[in-house]
Amino acid sequence: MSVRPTRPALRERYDRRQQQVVYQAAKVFARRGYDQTTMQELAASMDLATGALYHYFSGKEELLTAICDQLMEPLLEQASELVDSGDDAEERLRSLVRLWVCHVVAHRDHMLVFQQERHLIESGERWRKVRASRKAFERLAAEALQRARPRGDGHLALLALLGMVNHTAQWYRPRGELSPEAIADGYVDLMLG
Amino acid sequence: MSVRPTRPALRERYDRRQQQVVYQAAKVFARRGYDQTTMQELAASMDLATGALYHYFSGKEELLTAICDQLMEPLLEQASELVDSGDDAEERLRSLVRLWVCHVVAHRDHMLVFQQERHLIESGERWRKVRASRKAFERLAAEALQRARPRGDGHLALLALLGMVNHTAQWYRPRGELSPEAIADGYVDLMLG
DNA sequence: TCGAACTCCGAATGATTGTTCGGTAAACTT
DNA sequence: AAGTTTACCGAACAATCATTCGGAGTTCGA
Repeated sequence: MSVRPTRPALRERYDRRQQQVVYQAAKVFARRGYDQTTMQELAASMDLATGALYHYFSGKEELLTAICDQLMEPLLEQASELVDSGDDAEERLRSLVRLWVCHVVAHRDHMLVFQQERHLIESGERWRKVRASRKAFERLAAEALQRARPRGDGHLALLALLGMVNHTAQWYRPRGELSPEAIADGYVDLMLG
Repeated sequence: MSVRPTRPALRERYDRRQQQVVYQAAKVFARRGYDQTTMQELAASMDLATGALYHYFSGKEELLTAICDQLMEPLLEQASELVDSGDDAEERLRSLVRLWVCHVVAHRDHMLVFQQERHLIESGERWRKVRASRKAFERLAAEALQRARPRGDGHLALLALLGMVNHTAQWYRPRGELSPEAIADGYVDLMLG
């Protein structure tokens, strides 16, 4: 069972290692799939013994929770800050979409796992918080979109925007010609005609 | 091992039952996930014994292949026919997107499974045909989009369109207020400004 | 430097589950 | 109606894999 050190001096190292495990797990889960990846494979990919993983997480599913939290929490936090900025509606939308796309491509593996395991996340008490974060973010996006684009079907437009941005994780490659910002601007241009 | 009847009179029943199994598998896989669904669960959901599934499919993975084939083949076929129609560029794009959205919502479960198991499909000899179908359809969509929208970043626009249409499977509900055609038109309107 | 806390090891285990297979009843053919 | 093929049963098997746990080496605090 995972136990965080009581000694303050050791917590930092523990937390750092824990984050590393999450990132590696996201990487491997994204490529091989969550269920197809065995704990022994995952451990081996970090040069760890199987049991070592349980020093940081109480089980496989908690690893998945950590991946989703690591994905949603910073996004929601940064997005909330943006909303308070004083730009005009279009600029606020553009800023939000840029932040969003940047976040998606910076956490591509997290996103792919998140999407792959959608059916798990959609139901079950365990995922309540993750669902709430996603919902909250979608609300922010809906608001920004509505203000920048008062006419037309706001509902469908939001769903379309969600689709294109989230889909970015599936094709974006760091060596590609388009920067995250350029991609975001392209999306916003589509939304605003 | 699955053995298709040699007697012609029995093939029809066999094929029909096989299709039923595929549809049920898509339904259950979409909700519970491919790996989380056991063959015994799947069989039970059809009031069948476990072994009966192997009368129609040689294994679990072949079931997944069948789901993907059942999804992609008719779509590609119908889309290919559309391309030859004589409408002008915008109408052809609209027809294609309508067909596409209708197909996605009519095969929602298939789509969800297809997306969930993307990591499996992306690699492995077994999935070559499925990947080829998807690629071919995307090429048709790219062409239709390019003709209807000669200016702007065609590449990004295609990716955006792919994203929003495929994402439709994740939120569409039959009882919703928007018809598949209305959704498709909304998407096309976004693409054409 | 000593003891406690920490990090990790890796074999064993217990549960799960895809697949097999011998058998039974029904359907079809002639 | 006898014989053959088809459809399905469901218990058993073999393999996989998440998790446990006793211990060994290391780091920290005093």
